[in-house]
Amino acid sequence: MHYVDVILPVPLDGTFTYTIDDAQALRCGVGMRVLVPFGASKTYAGVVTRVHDEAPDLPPEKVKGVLALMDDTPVVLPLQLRLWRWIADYYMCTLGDVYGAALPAGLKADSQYRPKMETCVALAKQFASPEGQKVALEMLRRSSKQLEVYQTYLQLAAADPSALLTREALLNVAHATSAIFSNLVKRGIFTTFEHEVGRLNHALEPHLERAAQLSAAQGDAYNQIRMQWMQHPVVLLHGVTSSGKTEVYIHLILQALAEGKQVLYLLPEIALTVQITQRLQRIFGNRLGIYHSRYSDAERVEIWRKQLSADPYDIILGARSAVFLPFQRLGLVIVDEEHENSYKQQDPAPRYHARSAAIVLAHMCGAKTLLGTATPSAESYHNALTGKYGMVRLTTRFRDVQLPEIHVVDVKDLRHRKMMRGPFSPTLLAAMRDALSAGRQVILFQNRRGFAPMLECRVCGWVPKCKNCDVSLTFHKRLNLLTCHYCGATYAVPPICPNCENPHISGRGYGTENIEDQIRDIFPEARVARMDLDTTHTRNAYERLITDFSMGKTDVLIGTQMVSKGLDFGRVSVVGILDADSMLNYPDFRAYEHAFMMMSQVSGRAGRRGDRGLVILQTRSPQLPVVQQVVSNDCDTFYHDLFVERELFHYPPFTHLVYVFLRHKQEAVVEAAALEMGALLRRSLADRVLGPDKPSVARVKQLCIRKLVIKLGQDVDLRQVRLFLQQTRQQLLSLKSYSTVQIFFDVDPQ
DNA sequence: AGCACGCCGACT
DNA sequence: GTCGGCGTGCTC
Repeated sequence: MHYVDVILPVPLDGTFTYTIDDAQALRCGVGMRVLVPFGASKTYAGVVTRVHDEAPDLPPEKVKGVLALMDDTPVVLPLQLRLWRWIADYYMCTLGDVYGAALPAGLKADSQYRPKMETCVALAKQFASPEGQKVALEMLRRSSKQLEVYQTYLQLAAADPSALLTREALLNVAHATSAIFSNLVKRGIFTTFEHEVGRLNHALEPHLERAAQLSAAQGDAYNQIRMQWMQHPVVLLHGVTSSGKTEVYIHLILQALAEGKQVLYLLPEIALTVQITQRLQRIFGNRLGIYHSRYSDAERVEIWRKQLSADPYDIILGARSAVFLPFQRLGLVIVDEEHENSYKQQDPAPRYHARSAAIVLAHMCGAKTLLGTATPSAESYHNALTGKYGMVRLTTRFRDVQLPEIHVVDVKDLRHRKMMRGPFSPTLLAAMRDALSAGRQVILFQNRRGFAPMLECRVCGWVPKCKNCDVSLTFHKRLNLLTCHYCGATYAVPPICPNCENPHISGRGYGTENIEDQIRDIFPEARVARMDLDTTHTRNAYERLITDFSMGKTDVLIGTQMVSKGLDFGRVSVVGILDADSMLNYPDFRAYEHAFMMMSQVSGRAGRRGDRGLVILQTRSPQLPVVQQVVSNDCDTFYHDLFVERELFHYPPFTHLVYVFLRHKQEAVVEAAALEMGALLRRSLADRVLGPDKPSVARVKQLCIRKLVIKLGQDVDLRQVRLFLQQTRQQLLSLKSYSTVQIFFDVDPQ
């Protein structure tokens, strides 16, 4: 008897074994998909990890059979399966979770992939001859619209007899509707047939544009990177904002291509704009494939299949999930904006970090990795300082644009002296006025969307809260709704306080909506746009906001952290950071790191050739060293201070963190389970276990949450700890009272 | 995670 | 007498 072990897209440990008949076993191989029954009524596409003759340790009647073989060549390559296993093991999730994230939905479904079809037009045989055409003309004598379509068809067919003519194209040229066309089909003059077309863009020729020459500084960086790669498989490129890192990447890509290698170029989802994709497309043409969530699933399936084919893209530009694409001869991995925490997948498992996964992938392929950023993550910077990674610095801005001047404004003092105009200091308003009258642009950064982060009854202090989550609701003025930013629930705005029946409910704090309104008031002539999650919901809205701003159709761009993400704008002379404290006071050990990065990144948007940009940084704590380090762009001191503190308090990069989350509907159950989990963990890990604690948002989507923190230093074997954690989880779940508690791990949390 | 089985409350 | 609530257990 033959068997296959398969991975199924379910959050269950291990693989499942099915029987397979002799003929199928002969054709079946690792990485192919098989259709299998699962449970009472489900069928899934399972990925084969092994074909063998060993009966599983189960009563034989429990072993079901494979329903069908879905592929005749592997869809997942052996190397990728190795990466899947690494992720499942390191991030403590199931292989099924990884499978779920790795394959585009079109390859996971039990339905077969459907190619994209076009309806094409042909003349019916009997009307193809000259006599037939006369008959057709006679038939259409009284139907002018149909005659027009018919004659257009003849013209187009005569112009290019070998080309297929689609119905859509014909109707477009003839300015006709499909009703007219269907009459022609009904009368037997035209016939239609379906033609398969690819979804990929083949239109661009390669090498449409030559790569720009590198500047002296860029050329040095390029050479240094290649030198460092001889000793270190991973090199960190620490280049100030606007130093032209992309240009260096382009030359490294060209080099890799010349060596016949493939390249993976990762960017955070949000930074994958038309700006960068078009720039690379102009140089690499149809050798470049783009892979991210704004592409339809069918497109992603086609890219996946193309990468398996004999003619794959040489370069993949993609977001996080592009690390899962099949590569046949990967030689270079670039992780741009490597500090971005969106590389770490947060909620559904697998909670993996794409930077780490990319490094592991590169290692498996014998490829080199380049991490690029203006503000390195603590982890990468530490790895570079300790010699684990190579490091190359690029300290001059491209075309000698100066770094901006950063002016710190003490909001506390100004508020005291009643000089603040809402969230704006006089300094900021004056700088904006100057910039706008000089025809320059302004970016305002406020890391809260909506109008007001919370509403409050001015009489009794009542605050509207979400009924599913333990958070106050954000007021959205445009929608006139209160929304929960955790579960998405919306509520009507109460006309009176439900607690004291007073009508005096007002907003506290400023969101981007509110900032937008006030700026429109203060600068009525300025063209203002807002960029946050609410204004970028559709596929095009985000691109349009960026294009309008970069083309100068907008004067003031107000936004959340989105405005800091690697965008190049030429005419920005003022950047306002409205409320640095919201970042500095964030309840997380990474608050300063994030604040430093975010402020440095957004500041980097200011300035252009021959014109030094100005950043107005508003804060209540101007004396904080972090603020001073942002001002002087003093990375080294910032990281030095950060590392002293992190080492002292046993935080990354000096220890590994694992968070253990427990979730349950009932507070009492999750509380007891968390205490029990803590006790079990401490048996082996002792004081490396902290908590359990209530996280700052202790209930989300009706589930109460508890969190344990585990700090693992150099003295422990991480493999063993992971095993122990999994066992402890199983142990707790096997207790009847805790069997419905959700327990999961977040390894290297962001 | 789904999904079925199974054992107790409010309806025709 | 049934419909349906979600607790419990299983999935090759």
